[in-house]
Amino acid sequence: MPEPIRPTASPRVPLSRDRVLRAAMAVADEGGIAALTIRTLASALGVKPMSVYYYVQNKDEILDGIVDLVFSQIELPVIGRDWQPEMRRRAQSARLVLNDHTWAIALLQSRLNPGPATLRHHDAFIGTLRAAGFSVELTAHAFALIDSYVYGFALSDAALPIHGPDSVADTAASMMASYFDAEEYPHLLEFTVQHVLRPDYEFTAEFDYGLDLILDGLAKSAPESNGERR
Amino acid sequence: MPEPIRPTASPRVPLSRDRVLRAAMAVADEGGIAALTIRTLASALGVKPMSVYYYVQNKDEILDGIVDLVFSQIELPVIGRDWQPEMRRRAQSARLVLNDHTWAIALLQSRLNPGPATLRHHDAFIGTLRAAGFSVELTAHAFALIDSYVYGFALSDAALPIHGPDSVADTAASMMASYFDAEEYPHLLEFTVQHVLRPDYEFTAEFDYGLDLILDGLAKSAPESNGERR
DNA sequence: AAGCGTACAGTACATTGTACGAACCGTCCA
DNA sequence: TGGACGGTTCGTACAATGTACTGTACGCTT
Repeated sequence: MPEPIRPTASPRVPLSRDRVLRAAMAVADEGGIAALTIRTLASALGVKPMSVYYYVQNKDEILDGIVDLVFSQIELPVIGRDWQPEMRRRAQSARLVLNDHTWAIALLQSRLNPGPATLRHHDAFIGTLRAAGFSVELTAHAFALIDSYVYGFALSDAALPIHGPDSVADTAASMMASYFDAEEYPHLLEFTVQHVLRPDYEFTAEFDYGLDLILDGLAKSAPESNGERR
Repeated sequence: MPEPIRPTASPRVPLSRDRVLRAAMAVADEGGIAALTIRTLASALGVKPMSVYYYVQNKDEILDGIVDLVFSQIELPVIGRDWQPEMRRRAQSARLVLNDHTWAIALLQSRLNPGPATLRHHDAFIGTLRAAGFSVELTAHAFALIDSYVYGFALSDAALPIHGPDSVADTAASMMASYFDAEEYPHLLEFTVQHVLRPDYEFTAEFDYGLDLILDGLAKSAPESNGERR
């Protein structure tokens, strides 16, 4: 008889919706969102494809689920504390998390069903500003502005062809070779040579500049920061 | 014999790479990026699936192509003019264009091969700031900041479940019904009721607030705006 | 022991991208 | 006139994917 092999004494932890989602996230982290198929997911879990459908209605639910998992990793701002450092901390955390799971950025757009972690996140964000005395209107402004910047930065960052250890210079040089031959893009060329090709260039360092500018700008419209309202 | 039907005397304009890309864009506009398959595209062009492969290598090349088509629709800033109005105009144009082709936002991330329109766009952007006396470093800051905001805003906007004529109130109400039962998200609830549910609420109106804040912030570090440097 | 619900697996099918080669069709030389 | 040729389009086929439908093993209650 074919004995049911127990590989290295694993206690055969049973499947669960949570395990399915975590495995899905791991697969996407490893090979990108395109690598996340029901079959790869099932094999990562050590089961057959159709078994995951016992815990999930369809693949869309998996995508919704892992987006919410990503949100759950973002540090929440603490309601009641000074809004500016809290906003900065959560923005930086969000950037780091989205950097670790770049596939999530594109999903943000298509997934319209926020999960509990996403709602908690938004609630803390809004709550922090309201507790700091922001009006509803100003809170709306800040929400749209900060979130757009954070998501957009993560999007731009992920879209840069300079990730992994392949030298930036290589990439840029090949770009130049293919596109800049006719010097049709003089300013882009100058910019690339004088800035992007610098050995210490790091796009992510740009993040803080914009974040500070935005928070400073909001501070001018914000109430006094020492907790007193009106 | 089966006569070859010529539908309404069309002069049988021949296929071309350009027609393929334009048709692909039209299909994506109509049914979303998921509706863009080789078969739907071919049928929109009135040919058989494999015929489009004479003009493109593979589907990825189509995706790269339509992203570049989108960029070609964005109004370019004019190098030499006052940077601030030019930046504002191109940012607003970009927002409108991305709003008309929301599928392009997610593609921005995955498409790493910029086309000529994209490069022209970046060149004009950088050139406008450099001509206004911006240093390379400040140009880099402005580029990252403005582009992140524009893309991020388009992303956030597209992610809102309030598009089409379905009333905002309906959507928000159903959200509340499903999520806010236990009043687990009090601030989000208050925000939704007091702001999002307002009949005249328009998320897109938030765009100008953030854009102005960003441009104002940059202006403080920019050289004098009357074209004189140093 | 009988029955049953939970958790997984097997099989099958429609849809997708695309490789490969054949078929069409106008143009040019004989 | 005819035949060769090269550029364009099509037919067929296959592997990968999501998932519907059905089957089955195993623990628990009665």
